[in-house]
Amino acid sequence: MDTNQEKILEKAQERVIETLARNMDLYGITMSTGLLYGTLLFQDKSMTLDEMGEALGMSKTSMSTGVRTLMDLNMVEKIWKKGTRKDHYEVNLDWYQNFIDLFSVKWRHACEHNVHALKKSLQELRTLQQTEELTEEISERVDLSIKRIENGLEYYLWLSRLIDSFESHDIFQFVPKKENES
Amino acid sequence: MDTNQEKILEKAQERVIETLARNMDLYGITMSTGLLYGTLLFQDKSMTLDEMGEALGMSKTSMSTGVRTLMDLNMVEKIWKKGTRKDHYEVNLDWYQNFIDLFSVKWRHACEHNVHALKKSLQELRTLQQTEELTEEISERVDLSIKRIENGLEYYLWLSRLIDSFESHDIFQFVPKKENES
DNA sequence: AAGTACGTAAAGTTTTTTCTGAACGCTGAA
DNA sequence: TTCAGCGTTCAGAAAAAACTTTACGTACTT
Repeated sequence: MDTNQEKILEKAQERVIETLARNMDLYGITMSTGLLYGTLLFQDKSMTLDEMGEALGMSKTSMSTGVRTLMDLNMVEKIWKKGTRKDHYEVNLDWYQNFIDLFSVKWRHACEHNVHALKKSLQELRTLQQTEELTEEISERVDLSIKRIENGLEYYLWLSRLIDSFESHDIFQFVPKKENES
Repeated sequence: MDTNQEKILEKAQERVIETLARNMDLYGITMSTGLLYGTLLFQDKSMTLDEMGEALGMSKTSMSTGVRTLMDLNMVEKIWKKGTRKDHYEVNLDWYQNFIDLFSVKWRHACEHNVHALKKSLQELRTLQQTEELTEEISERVDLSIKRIENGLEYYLWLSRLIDSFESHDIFQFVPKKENES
């Protein structure tokens, strides 16, 4: 039964697609966009926006925004096809790199913002602590705040180094891509 | 000016609180819950739900759910105070551990789900491939799907090992907590 | 046992996000 | 130049999430 075989195949694909999509909120990706990614994943050809809309039963507009989200994370690439005016897209199959790009894009960004705010406030508080005569009560609160901020700063500097090790791929020295590899 | 000093202090705190909160969507944490975390961070005493609601100008119910979210991620702990019937909460100050717990709770969970789905579909497809007579067209699609799934599986097993290295704290051998530490 | 204080569940409201359909601008073809 | 096909912007509709109010169950107090 040809149809039966196809059903098995598609069911197997759909399970994967749906599961992956459901867990992609960790990447800040919405479920529908996750489904789009999954759909592209099992395509041996690149897809156009119309084909995606067809496959998911959604509007072309949604496909456009979804595909852009995925491109921002380097999970999908635009492909040049001569002879057609439509844009073609296909998945970037290097999941390791996807993971790394995610961290680069999102976590690095947050990390920098946080470090900046922490440093700025830390400096203000240190100045306050040194230049002004503080009541004991205020002084204690300032001290505590400084301690908390220094504590957080230390962590974010660590996180930054961790992200460095992802970006440089040094992490693979520590956690190799394949388990039993020399 | 006592009031002026307090203003400087509070502004410094608020900058940190707001920045941290804003970037906590990476942890799957809503901004208000992030603000709650930040508020607790600069408290040298534990807080009750009522105090939190007071501090943030929000309902006690919201504080209840917010604090639960933070507890699920081990970012906040419930403290026993004798003499009062109210629950008291305070932040867990070990940010490294917070980060690790986040990965344990969320990423590990997603990882396991995905591995499970990938393995199940992989097995189905391998069975299909071996036991049935397939048309060439179907056979190719099955082969491609298997390749994609194996590829993803390899990545998730790596991710799983990465998370292991967080949970076991081995990661700190590779990326030390403090930069210039022997 | 009755009353009070507390945390949380449930239902409803408001706000935010996601999705769609229409309209626009651009590019290549006739 | 005009027209058709494409991706995207924009405004509005639908769906989801966050927040609040009300109500409930439990545990301590009297």
